[in-house]
Amino acid sequence: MLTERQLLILRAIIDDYIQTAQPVGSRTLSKRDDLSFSSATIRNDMADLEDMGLIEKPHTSAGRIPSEVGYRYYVDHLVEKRIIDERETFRLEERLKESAKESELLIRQAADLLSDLTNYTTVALGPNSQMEKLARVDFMPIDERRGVVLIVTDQGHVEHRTVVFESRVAPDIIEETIRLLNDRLVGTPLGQLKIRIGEEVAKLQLAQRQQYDNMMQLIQSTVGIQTPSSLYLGGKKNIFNQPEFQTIDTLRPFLEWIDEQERLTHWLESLPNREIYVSIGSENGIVALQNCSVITSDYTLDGKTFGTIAMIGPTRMNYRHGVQMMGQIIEALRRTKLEE
Amino acid sequence: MLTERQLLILRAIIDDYIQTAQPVGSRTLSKRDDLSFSSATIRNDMADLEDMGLIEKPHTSAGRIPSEVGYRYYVDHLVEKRIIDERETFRLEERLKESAKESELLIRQAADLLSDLTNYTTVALGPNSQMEKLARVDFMPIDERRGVVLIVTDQGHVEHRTVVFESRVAPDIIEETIRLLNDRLVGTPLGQLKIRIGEEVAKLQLAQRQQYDNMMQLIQSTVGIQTPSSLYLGGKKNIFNQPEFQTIDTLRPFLEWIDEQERLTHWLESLPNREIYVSIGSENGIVALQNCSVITSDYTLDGKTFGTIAMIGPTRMNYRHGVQMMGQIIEALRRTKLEE
DNA sequence: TACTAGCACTCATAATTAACGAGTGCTAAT
DNA sequence: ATTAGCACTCGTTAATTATGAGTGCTAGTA
Repeated sequence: MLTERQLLILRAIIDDYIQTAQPVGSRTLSKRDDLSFSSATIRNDMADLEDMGLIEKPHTSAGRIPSEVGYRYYVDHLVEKRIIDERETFRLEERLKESAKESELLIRQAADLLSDLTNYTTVALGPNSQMEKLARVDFMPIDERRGVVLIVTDQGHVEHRTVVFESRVAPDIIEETIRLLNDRLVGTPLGQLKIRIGEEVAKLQLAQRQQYDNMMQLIQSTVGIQTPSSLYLGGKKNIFNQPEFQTIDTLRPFLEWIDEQERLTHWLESLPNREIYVSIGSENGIVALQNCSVITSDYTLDGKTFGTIAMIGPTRMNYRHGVQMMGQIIEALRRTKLEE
Repeated sequence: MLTERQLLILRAIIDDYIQTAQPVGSRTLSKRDDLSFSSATIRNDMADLEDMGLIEKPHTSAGRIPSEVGYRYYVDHLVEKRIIDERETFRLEERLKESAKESELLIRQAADLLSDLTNYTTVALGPNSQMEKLARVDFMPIDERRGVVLIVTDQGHVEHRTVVFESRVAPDIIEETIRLLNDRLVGTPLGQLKIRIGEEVAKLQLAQRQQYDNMMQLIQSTVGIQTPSSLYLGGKKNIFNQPEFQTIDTLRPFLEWIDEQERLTHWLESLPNREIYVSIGSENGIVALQNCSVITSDYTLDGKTFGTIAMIGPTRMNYRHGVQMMGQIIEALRRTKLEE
């Protein structure tokens, strides 16, 4: 159990260290207005805090820095989540509205806003389109041997793909195939189209059909349509300003990791569904991020669950500000409606 | 005028420096098999080369390093362009074929191959779709108030966009508008759609029409379709292995510059149209790339002019290998046909 | 004349040492 | 329970010294 004063000291150490990135000494602390004790008294308490594992010293004659356990305590006990500053939220809403025409834009804007607000790097992931259901398939001929397949999802997303046939295709064959696809696949989540069509085709014994090759080509093209995951990175260059990332050895793993879109997407998707979650230092289990903390949150848009947004900074990040800004932005997003 | 031996020495210095990134001394050179002169003799020639501005010394007691003028001489006189190794080119063709289904993929693959081959960073730009001409506009309804506009270009590119109308739209109004767009805009380069439609709409005096708002909405959506420039970056992390980019001060400008897609695209587009062009050090005029050299080339695909590809490395780059690999890849691309 | 051996000189780099000072832990006094 | 005082630690910085790779120049040789 921490005494009142120890709590004050812990808090002061972390606040100070967050700002300066330098170990904090007892004398520095005793000069603060909110700590009217002598440096010796503070030293005693610091020794206790160190015994409890909340702070540590880089070496004998340096001040103390918070340990991961210390940050954890700080975040759990001393950071208030969900304090909404109405004026600020309103301002964010206004900025978001400018981009409310397309969800892509909105995601970018949210990520950019959050990184501007905090000076950390942000990653935002849009809705997982693999879960959206097929609402409609259509086809539009370009010339005798080419055309465009279109798919529309229940969320109103559209994707297309050009198909090139081996030979000339009769319009009625195309029409029939499209009808078939609509009959059999509407309502199927995009992620399962390929599996689903296997079953259906097997049932139908299409092999006997005229123009089997062309039909199959059309079908394969349709189920092979890629829905790009809408991932957006904001404020990547902020990392260059962090004192703990001033050497190649620390910078390189971070940059290489963040540039790997695929992995980043999987990571975001694998995060537990929560409102605002803080992962401190090595807690995240990613080697490249062992000196980083991450604040993540799922967000909703116009009430509907939409995606995930994350903020990545050094372990010595400003948790209070970060958590608050994250709260603001997801609240602003919640209140924003897509224009459609 | 350079003597035979001075040429040999210049070449040896550059070859050596390219490999080691260390200033080259006279004794080191005299130990080479192809330079059977005493170090003193070499020193004399080095002094001459320095007077001519081809090499320089970082400080009195170091060896020599090539100057930008020296590299220029080397590239212009000692690097053979267009030496095609048929077997290697064939191998590249094979690898490219795997991705010949879509031009996007092909561009990625070409950039990746080139960066794997050279260990430098590559940037590839696809065709400038602003120059492609509109071949066709079409519309597909989703529900009463929404639908998808499609445009097809003369190169077979397809783009789409969702349109949301203010109110219910009669199918014949849509049909008419689409017909109008096709009549008036087919053949117009995508980059000029907006200007063009202004003129046409003015002529037509649509204002009197029923459902004017919805028609305009459809028209605006169509001409507002963005054609994403297909830019692809390969081997970005190669830069981390270059000894001249081991400090934040050199690394940061490079990474910040390369991450700015927009600027990168403009830069590539602004390059002079040539087959293989080498820009050495500060020649490129870009501050962030003042210590980089760039090998650029336009490339053709299946005979048609297609885009630009660039290779970026430190000024101390392996020009011979770089130029040769660039030659191979554009030759391989020239021989590749898109599957359509 | 063209080349080479030899030598004094230069200067970045690495290693060593010394001075500094921020910070600590402990003890004794209040 | 708190604080003043003091000896001690140890990372950082500056100053000093060696080291050696490389140079330019001169004088000698083929």
